[in-house]
Amino acid sequence: MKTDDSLDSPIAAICREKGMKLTGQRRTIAHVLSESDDHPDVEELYRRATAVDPRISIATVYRTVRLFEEQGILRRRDFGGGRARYETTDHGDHFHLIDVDSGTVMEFDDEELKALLAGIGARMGYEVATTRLELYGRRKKKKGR
Amino acid sequence: MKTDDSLDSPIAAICREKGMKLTGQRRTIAHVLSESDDHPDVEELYRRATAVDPRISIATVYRTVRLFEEQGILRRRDFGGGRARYETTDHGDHFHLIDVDSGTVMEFDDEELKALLAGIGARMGYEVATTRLELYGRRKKKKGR
DNA sequence: TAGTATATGAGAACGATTATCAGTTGCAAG
DNA sequence: CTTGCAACTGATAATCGTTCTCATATACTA
Ligand SMILES: [Zn+2]
Ligand SMILES: [Zn+2]
Ligand SMILES: [Zn+2]
Ligand SMILES: [Zn+2]
Repeated sequence: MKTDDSLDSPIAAICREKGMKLTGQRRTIAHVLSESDDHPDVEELYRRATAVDPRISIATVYRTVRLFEEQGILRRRDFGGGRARYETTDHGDHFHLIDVDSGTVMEFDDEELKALLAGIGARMGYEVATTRLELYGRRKKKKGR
Repeated sequence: MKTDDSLDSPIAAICREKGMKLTGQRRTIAHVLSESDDHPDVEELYRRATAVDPRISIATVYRTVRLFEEQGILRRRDFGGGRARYETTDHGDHFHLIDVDSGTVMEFDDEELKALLAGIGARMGYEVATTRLELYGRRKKKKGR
């Protein structure tokens, strides 16, 4: 496998730091992930990766996203529809609002919300470890005047 | 199929009102659901139903929960783990807190939380139709004193 | 009680994901 | 630079929850 330096990426650097073997396929998938700012599923990642290098099988994409998730590089999301979606963890902690008509996924964050959720958990005697929160809605019509 | 009146239930009554054919299997599943106050998956419902009447196949349980969901009798939940969980809609609108150690599912509700979520959606230009919210946490140790 | 539309049981089919395994490759040591 | 081997990959089978198929059975109406 030729080594194409143009495929280097922040995620590839993390792989090296962690001592993970950096194969051509892994470098390409890391590159694709590094320049993605959305929430692709495995099929979509497969499409983007094979567009760069067709010598990648879907099995390897599945293996790689699992590996990257275990290594804390990727976060797995489930917005319904039966397929896992992925985003890099460096996007930070946030929630999602999904437009039910278009499927568009938007991100938001809110400190008051986080505090409220932690407080509810605490009141029930729990330390909240993970929150899964998605809002599904439709675009509001402009209010007439 | 013999008609066992002891299996009548509020959900069976709803079926009758809606003009749905009330088969023996459906009556049994409705009975089991009416007296369940947890979040069983299809396997568990199948166990509970066949304990009452073994002449029920898992296919019919799948069909029935789907039908009941379409009819607004059941609400489908997904707490991870890959299998759908069900609860009757008459439990009302609420959220869930899952004990990650035991798997126990607890329910909670909070008006301030609902208002905050609706406000966040509105600020983003959306009318929130559905909210999916689950807290995953571990029991807090009692604070020493 | 008979007729018909609908439901059921058993198992095949499905779709996303994981496992298997023979062949390939990154990488480190010589 | 070669070599050696553990780790990786591609192709495809297996898995798992769920839905579909179809021949048979049943509830409800008249
Ligand atoms: Zn690119
Ligand atoms: Zn996101
Ligand atoms: Zn009972
Ligand atoms: Zn509930």
